[in-house]
Amino acid sequence: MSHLIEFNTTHNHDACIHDALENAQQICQEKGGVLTDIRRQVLELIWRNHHPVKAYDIIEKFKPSERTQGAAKPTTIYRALEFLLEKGLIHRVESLNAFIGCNNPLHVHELLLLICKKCENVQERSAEIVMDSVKTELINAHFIAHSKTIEIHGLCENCIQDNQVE
Amino acid sequence: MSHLIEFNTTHNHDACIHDALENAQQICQEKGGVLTDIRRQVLELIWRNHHPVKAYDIIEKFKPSERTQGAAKPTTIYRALEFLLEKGLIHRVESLNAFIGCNNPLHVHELLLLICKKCENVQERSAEIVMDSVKTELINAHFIAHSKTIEIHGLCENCIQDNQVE
DNA sequence: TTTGGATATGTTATATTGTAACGAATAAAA
DNA sequence: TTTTATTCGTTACAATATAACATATCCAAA
Repeated sequence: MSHLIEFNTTHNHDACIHDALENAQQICQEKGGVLTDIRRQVLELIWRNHHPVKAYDIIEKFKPSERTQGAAKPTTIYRALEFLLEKGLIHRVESLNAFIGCNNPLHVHELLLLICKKCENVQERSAEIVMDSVKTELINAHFIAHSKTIEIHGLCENCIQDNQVE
Repeated sequence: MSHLIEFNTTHNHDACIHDALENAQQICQEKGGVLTDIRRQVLELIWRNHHPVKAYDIIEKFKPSERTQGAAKPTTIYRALEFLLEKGLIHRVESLNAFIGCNNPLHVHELLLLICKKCENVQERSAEIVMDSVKTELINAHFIAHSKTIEIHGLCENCIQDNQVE
């Protein structure tokens, strides 16, 4: 169960968000970026749950501060997203044009995203077995990878059970 | 080398397109669709090379016929794309919002796309090793997959060599 | 202390990608 | 021939993302 995020009653999401923001601070110091108000707010909005969040949802929900009176404009949010992506604090879900928080930004990792069609939760798994086999395949193909996207859509454990009950 | 598409001088792309369109006819009959003029033209445009093709590039290049005077409109093209995707004749490249021809539409397959950043060619590989390990991972995760996206960006064999020469 | 460079943000406009909704044409089936 | 399903045309718009340029802020070097 080490990799498995529990989305049911056992998951304390307040702690989860809290950890994510703590980590973010630390990582920005390490990697040399500044976690500004805007960037932190965007990160918080993404971490509200484990669903993929669309850029324009963030734009809508973004709370204007003293400085930024009125709603945030796309450029502002996309810039923050770009920063967070660079620092590894969030992932882009290519197949949904959306973003999710990264569970493990301290470790460089290539990951596998399990995206539940029903509850919309996304599980992030480091999946060494898969990555090893990808490496083998890339060697066979004489291909040098710069980035990898592995996204699986389907039903998560909880929603499979729910389906059977219905 | 069975899976490897040769993009250099040995690749006869005319034959490649020809095969793809022949297959398309056959598959439409088998699967019960009709390969109309529009759909075939879209498929041809996608097969002009092994690069991912954007929907709006197709829209621009689309040749108006007697019936369709004037350029094709987005709806027309997206409908054709939807059809071709359903029949497995093309793939959507999620990380590029683009489309490529499927090399092997007769076999149901989950695949791995190797996308070269330099020459833009996309290699499609069935990669059973990878798919097996994904299956294992999904069992561990108690996750039922409906669709899988594996896209790798990097440098293909030819372009690696070119880089070294420069 | 000031100046100069790097970084971050504001602002306006626009580019790109993708759908909804509804009606007409066509073709296959009853 | 009438019905039915599929395909296509048309208009309008929604959703996603970037370009270009102006300001502001901060920190360090002169």
